[in-house]
Amino acid sequence: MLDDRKLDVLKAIVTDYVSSQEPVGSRALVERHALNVSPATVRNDMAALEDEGYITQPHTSAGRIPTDKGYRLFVDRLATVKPLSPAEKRAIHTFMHGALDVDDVVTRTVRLLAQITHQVAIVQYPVSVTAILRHVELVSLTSHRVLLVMITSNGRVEQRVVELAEHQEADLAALRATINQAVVGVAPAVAVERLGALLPEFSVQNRVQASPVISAMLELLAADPSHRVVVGGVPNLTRFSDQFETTVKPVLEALEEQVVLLHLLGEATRGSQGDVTVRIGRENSYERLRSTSVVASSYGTTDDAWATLGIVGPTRMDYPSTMAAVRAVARYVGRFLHEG
Amino acid sequence: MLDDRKLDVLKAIVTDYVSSQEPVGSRALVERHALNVSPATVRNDMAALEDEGYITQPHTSAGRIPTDKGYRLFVDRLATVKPLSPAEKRAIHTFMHGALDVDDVVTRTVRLLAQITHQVAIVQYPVSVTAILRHVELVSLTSHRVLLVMITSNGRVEQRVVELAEHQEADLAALRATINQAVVGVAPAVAVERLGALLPEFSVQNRVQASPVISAMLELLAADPSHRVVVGGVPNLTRFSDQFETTVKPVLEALEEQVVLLHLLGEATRGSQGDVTVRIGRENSYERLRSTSVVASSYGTTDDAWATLGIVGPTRMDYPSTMAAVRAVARYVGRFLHEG
DNA sequence: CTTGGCACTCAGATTGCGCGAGTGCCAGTG
DNA sequence: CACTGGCACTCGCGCAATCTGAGTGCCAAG
Repeated sequence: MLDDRKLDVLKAIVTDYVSSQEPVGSRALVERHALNVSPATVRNDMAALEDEGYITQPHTSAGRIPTDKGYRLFVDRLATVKPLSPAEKRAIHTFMHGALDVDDVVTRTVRLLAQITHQVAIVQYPVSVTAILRHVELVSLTSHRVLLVMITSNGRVEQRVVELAEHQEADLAALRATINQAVVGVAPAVAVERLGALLPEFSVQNRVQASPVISAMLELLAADPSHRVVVGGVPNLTRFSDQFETTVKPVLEALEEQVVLLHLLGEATRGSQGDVTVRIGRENSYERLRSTSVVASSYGTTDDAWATLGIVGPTRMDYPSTMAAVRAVARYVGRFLHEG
Repeated sequence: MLDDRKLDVLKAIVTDYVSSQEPVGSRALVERHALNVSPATVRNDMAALEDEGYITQPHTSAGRIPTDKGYRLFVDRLATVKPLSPAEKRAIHTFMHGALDVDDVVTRTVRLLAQITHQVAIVQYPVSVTAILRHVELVSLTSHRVLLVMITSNGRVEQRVVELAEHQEADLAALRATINQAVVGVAPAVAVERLGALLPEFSVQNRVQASPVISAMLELLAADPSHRVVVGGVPNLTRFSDQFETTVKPVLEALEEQVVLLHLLGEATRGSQGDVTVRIGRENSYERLRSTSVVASSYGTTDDAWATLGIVGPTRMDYPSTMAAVRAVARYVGRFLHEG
């Protein structure tokens, strides 16, 4: 049904449309690409492509633009990987050089992604599969309040204020020692069990204080830090000030909702270990983003830190470059987290 | 020069223009406001107001719109406080109810502000003037890395990874004890001095490990946490999709730069203890935001937690409502932080 | 000082028109 | 049978001309 030339034509249409932002006609196509056929022939191919739903006409006397289905075919079978420019490679190194803790890495990554893709970047906090608890600290704030701090081996620090009955410094010290003895050196999942087993061991008197602290710890352990995302490069949206209603507005709304972002990233990378995934237009389940695309990738390794990152932009985007950039950043950050 | 009626006219112009978004003419003015004079009279007043620079004509045959100077006069002398609606008061309570730590308060505040002003909200992290150091923790990550955690009495936790020469757990314990003995219970400013005096006391051998830790602490203490800001309500910008170049784009760009935001807030609240401040158009030093206004207020008390919050929007905004909302939120959050 | 009247201005909407990019179809050709 | 040149047709877009009316400034009268 679709011979090689028709595919070439589709590829040419996508390429030209993405760079010019305007419907592309048969003559322009043969002029700018070495198709070695006449415009008339291209027109026949276009008619076929349109019948199959890969391209469409905005109005009768205009050129063609790709449909979501057209982009999909392009991404799946026609796009060739475009290597990163030296400048982009340099950017990756300069941006990430000297990053210390996880917060820093995430912040830098989101800026980096935004800069080289010229899109809105989203990075999910990595969750460390191999992390173990290093230390639990209890600090008295007032006579009725204690600050609970949990430190894990990958450099994450989680905190929570706990309301408590009147307590003495000595009580805290004992509680701290007991808890640390139980959970330091074990994985979060194991810590949950240990803590559950711990409570009955306290005397009734001490249990009044231990109980709220332990439930707070359980909550912190359950509250997966990878549920947090960071966003950057929002001003890149201004490049699409035409398409305000279809791109700028919906994306701004989506960015405000962490849940939506997590859903988008998760949906995009589901099932595709490690490689770049693209969701085009209506393929995104989030209604408002049906005229935008998400390019995402997981990063890190399954037995180490693992999370996803990606970008959001109009369906009309330069997929080869964007995919290459997302892949490169994901790999680099993955390695960086693993080694550093 | 400006009699009462001229001021009434200016007030009417500002009010109508803000609500209609269109230049307002003399006839519309007398119809919608009880000025008790004819359009011709109003025209004379308008001519005077224009001579003085309070209003201007976009083009010859159009109505008048206020200038920055006109808004300034309106805000200073003409605006009457518009009390919050019951719904808004309810919103304040529901949003803030149940907030626990500082992070949570800031996050909720920014959402709240965005919701009731319908503008982009900015909240600076509060810095506690009376805060004292509660605890310093050192946690071994690898043989060459240590996680430094500083906990202050107001519930803030600051962390930093420190690169270190090879170390033993015992070394760390000693170092931890020494540092805690020196700084726990004192204010950050005092801690800086104590730490400076501490270094010479270490043996040459121990100094290799103490030195990087102490400099990291000094950096953390110097890095004022109030330098962090949180932003929300960005989608509210979509209401101004006309004015894309003058409002949406510059604001998005400013939001990406924490430094700019801090500067804006600081500039706006400088010298005006506790009350709402308005900076209109060109009064803002940041070049790109010369056609937007900032409504800001400090919150908290000088001897307690203290910081600023505010909103950014087009100069053409409903100042009475916005100012009332910013003031109410600032006061509520201030009290909330104080009481706990 | 206020007001009604009046001439004047000019931005924005409306209309009409020609251009040209682009198409679909068809008959001719290798 | 695939490709091509030719041709008639469509129709969005840009441009100029026109019209409308909101709004103004000024003036003379109350």
